[in-house]
Amino acid sequence: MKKGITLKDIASKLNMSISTVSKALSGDVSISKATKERVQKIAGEWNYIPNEAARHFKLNKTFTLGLIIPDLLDQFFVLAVNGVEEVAAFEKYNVIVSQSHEDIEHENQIVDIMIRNRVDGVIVAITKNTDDMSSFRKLIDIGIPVVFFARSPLDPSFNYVSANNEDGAMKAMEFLFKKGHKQIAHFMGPASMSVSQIRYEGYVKALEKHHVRLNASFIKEVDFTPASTYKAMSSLMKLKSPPTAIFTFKNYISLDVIQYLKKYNPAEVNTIDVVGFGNLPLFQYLDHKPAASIDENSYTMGIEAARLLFSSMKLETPEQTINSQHIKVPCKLVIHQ
Amino acid sequence: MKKGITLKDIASKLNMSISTVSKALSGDVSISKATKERVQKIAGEWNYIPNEAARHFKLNKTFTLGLIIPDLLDQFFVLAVNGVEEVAAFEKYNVIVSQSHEDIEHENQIVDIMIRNRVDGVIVAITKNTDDMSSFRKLIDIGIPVVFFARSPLDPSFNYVSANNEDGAMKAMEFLFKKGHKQIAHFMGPASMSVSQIRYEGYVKALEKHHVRLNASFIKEVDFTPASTYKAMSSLMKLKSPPTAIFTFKNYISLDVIQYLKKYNPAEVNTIDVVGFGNLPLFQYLDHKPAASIDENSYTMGIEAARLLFSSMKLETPEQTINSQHIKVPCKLVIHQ
DNA sequence: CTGAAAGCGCTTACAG
DNA sequence: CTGAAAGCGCTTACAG
Repeated sequence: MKKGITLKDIASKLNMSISTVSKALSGDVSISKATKERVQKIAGEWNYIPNEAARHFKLNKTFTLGLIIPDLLDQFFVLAVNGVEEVAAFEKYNVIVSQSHEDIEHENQIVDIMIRNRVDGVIVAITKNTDDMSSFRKLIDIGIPVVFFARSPLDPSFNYVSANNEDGAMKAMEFLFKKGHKQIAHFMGPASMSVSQIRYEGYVKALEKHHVRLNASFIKEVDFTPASTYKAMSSLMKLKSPPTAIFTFKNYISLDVIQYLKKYNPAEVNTIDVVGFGNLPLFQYLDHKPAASIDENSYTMGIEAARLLFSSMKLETPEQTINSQHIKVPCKLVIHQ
Repeated sequence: MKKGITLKDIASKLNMSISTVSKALSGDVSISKATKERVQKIAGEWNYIPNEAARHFKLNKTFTLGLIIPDLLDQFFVLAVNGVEEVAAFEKYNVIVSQSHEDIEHENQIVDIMIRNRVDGVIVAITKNTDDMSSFRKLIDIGIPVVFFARSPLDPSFNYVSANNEDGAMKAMEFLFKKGHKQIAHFMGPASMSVSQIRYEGYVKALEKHHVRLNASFIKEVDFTPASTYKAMSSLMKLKSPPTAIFTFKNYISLDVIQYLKKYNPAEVNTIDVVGFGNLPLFQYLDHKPAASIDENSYTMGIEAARLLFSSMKLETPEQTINSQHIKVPCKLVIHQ
């Protein structure tokens, strides 16, 4: 980096003090119109670019949000990133996005880097294995507000924005019941994630509502890898009376279910209905789609998460943050074909 | 932000100077082992976290790269982001990723923000419409090195990393010729992009090599929207003798071509072979895939771009950067099914 | 091996 | 309406 033009350079050129130049450029009311114009003219001609690094240091504020997500290859998270960036841009904030790649250690490292860089706030979708919340607790202790989204932590003392998962699960089930299904399996996400539990509860509630007995062999926990889904499918299809429909934790699992059927039970691929969370753009290209998706509105979740973060950043005293906020974004049933 | 522990706090606790504490923590050889241990002990107990914002300011270096890409929803770019992050992490650098959303004005804004924040270097895949390079020229003038990737600028005085596009195009064509096609159409990208031209040249060269006359009505310029691809398809299929294969600028176009055929020419969907750039992960779920993909190794491109950037950042004098470097990453043909 | 001092570029409370 | 001064937390050349 070459040395750029500084306030001092402009000040000495115009025989003014640095303070006056600073105030003139920031539009301070105390500065005369004439002075402001002289300063702005030179600043423009000399192509003055303020050194934000110096401001950050002086103001003890970086105007930067940290955003931690598991994986950018999952478009669900990219939509949320877009929501966060939208709000941040409006507030003249920068966003640094980091991927944890579902790795706890890496997640901790990222938090550490964000503290060192003194971000003003953090938004995070935790990894599927995160159970120790101490690194996030540390952020809050230091005075950096944190908002969780999509994957809410078990501890309710944190702020979070999530989909209305129970309602979404019930919508999915309602859709399947309406299509006449009674034998509905559920592929739940890792039990370590609270979202998995909540979606499972929605499944159970829907069964109860329709007076269908819960069948334990219809419930499978998967870890998002095709292998685990294939294994679950294989044990399901071996049952005397296999399910006629499957409600999945998310539609990437649905895709693997459909792949499995295409390979091993091609006769069933058009009879077994699959519904899961996540309305992915790529569905438009598929011949065999999930029957429906529960759209979580991840863009909206990003927006809400950022708003919640800004509102807690604007609170003066940390005491006010004691009342944690939980925002639920409604889900929408999207029927395909 | 609460005030954190500073070097001064540690220094006064231990009755040392701030300089000694600073040097102890950075492992300076001049500091005695005993002192280092005492300092590290307190730093650990008090949970000292260095203020990077202060270092950035002091050192006039932010240890941060700016990465500008058109769109994170395109997984091609996400893979490149991962490559850049890999190298950056190794060099202990942060990366701030910003999306231009293919919008020139937004791209200029991002460059401006990156200058203000004094990033140490910038990697960019320009929008499909970028023709005015002055904002990037400005970066370089200020002393911030820039590396372009994927979409290389026309002006050869810039550093860039691109796929070996001509070779990739020829590989695609070679594959189609081997399958017996002679009537091969080309859907080229926006003429404003140099990559479009180069891939087109590969197409022409391959035709020449196989002594096939270029048929002007087989060449269509599209803008990546389904509408423009549909329009091109419709005029193609009206020809007396339509093509038996299509080489596309990229495989998102191929997907739209296949969608078009499924809708309007279902008989041809299995006879017309489509090949394009970009090996997308989602292909595994498709029943009707492109016949093959040209894999651009975008992850590798990200790696190479970051390496090139670091090497120019390490050059002392800007004069040394006058010799711009162009790196070509080989493409690979991937046959589907 | 340790420390005093300067300084990075900015903002702001205060004095005039 | 303008300016002098302090200070944000760190690093580093220099002196001892």
